[in-house]
Amino acid sequence: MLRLYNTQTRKKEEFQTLEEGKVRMYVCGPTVYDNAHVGHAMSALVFDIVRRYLQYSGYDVNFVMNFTDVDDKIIDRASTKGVDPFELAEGYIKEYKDHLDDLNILPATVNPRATEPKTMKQILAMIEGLIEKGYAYTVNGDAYFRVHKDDDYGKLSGRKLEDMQAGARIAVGDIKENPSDFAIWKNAKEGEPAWETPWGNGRPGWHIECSAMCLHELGESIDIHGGGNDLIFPHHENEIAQSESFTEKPFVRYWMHNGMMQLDGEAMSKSTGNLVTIEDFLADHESDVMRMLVLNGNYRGPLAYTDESITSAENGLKRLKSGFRPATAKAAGTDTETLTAKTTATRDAFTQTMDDDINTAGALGHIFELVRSINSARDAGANAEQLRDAQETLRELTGVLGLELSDKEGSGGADKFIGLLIDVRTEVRAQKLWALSDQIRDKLNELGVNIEDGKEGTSWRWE
RNA sequence: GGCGACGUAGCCAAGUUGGUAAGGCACGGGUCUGCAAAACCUGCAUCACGGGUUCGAGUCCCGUCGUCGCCUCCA
Repeated sequence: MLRLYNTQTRKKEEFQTLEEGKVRMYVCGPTVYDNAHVGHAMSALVFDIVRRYLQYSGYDVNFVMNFTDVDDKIIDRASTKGVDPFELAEGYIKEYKDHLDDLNILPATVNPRATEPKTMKQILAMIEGLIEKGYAYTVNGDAYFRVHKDDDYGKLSGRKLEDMQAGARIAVGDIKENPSDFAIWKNAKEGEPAWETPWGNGRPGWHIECSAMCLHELGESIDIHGGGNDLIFPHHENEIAQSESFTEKPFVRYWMHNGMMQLDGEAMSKSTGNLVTIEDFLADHESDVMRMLVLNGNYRGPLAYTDESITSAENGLKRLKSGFRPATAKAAGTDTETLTAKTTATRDAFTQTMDDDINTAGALGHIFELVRSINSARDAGANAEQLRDAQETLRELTGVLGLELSDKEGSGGADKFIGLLIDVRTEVRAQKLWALSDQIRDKLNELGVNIEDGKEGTSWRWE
């Protein structure tokens, strides 16, 4: 039985879907005004893992991740660069999707955008409905949500309206009825992207578009809504306020929030420039490394991005891959009762651990134990057939976590030539010309080829 | 100031309803090897601190110190 930590109740709760066997899941995607950084990757990976595990558990998952493709920052950035805001957004969306693909993140069922006609229509319908019910009002072409009208405002973040009043800013000449009220529609200035409405031409506020896309794609009530924990307030709080005031139905059953990735002890942030882009990361590391980093921690807690944690993740991956090495050439077979038992135990433990709020670090621990059992059995002489079930299980479980664990490959037809070098080196070793054979080994190693001299001859692989 | 999360070995980190601490990285010893690498075997913590509840607490309660996030755009 899967249990998930619900931000709203601050407790782990049994997971029950609205509709038998089906999960409606919405994750807040990025505002596309700049290159994405590894913090975005962390969030995307966390929810990809959740999604994969739900599917593994037998659920049919309708996974929606949006793109915010119109907002103040996009407009500012486009104006600074002298380009069209829509083209700017389009470019970053394409880049982001490529990154997700590179990171082996399953594509969303649908990626709605704020500016799509279907979304805009929904947004307008919501704003009109909210105005009609008295939850919103218009001023000078803007529309604001009347926070005081919503009795349970603050239930997600645990804030009280009175407490927030003290810190809320009241801009000079603020036209809002109350400082806490937030914009659901912004009047467009000259030359800015705008859509036509009865109260003025403009663009949607940040919060309303998510509510609208969620409603349009998944319905009035959904099972899981996810995002970074920096979105809890005000973004998700406001989404709840708008959605529930409009539909009068409970908006989300389980709120899931991932922790922030830390660089130099601080959260990465576009505004402070404290970040590493996904592009830079992938230029130096294979995508599994990023995923491993995430899997080794708790999705809700902060994740340190350091040279040491990256190295640790890389070495851990090598170890996982070692489990897939084939049986030795002259494997005579051995008693595999222990391995069989370990395989079954690992499968059970994996599910049980993941069921406890997607405990990936714990699940990884079980997988590593299976790896050791496989390697141990291989060393003891287990043949390919005897290793098969355990290795298939290893492949399956690491696959649920989204790890690819693929062998590295050399370029072109290099393998043949390396094979030739190995043969030559074998001759050299037979003649006990150690200095020369070591030189060949070292030089190949520098080229990324790892050589191992074993009992049954020399083997090699790309690393 | 308000709300929240957290503090387990050198580092990352797990720890369902309390019963004497998974796993990974790094490090030491050993097997194997011409040497090495890999793999395997093996060694390495009493859980921030101080109280309390209990037969018994990392695991519940109170306090202290510390770290981080949010309260303005942010995954």
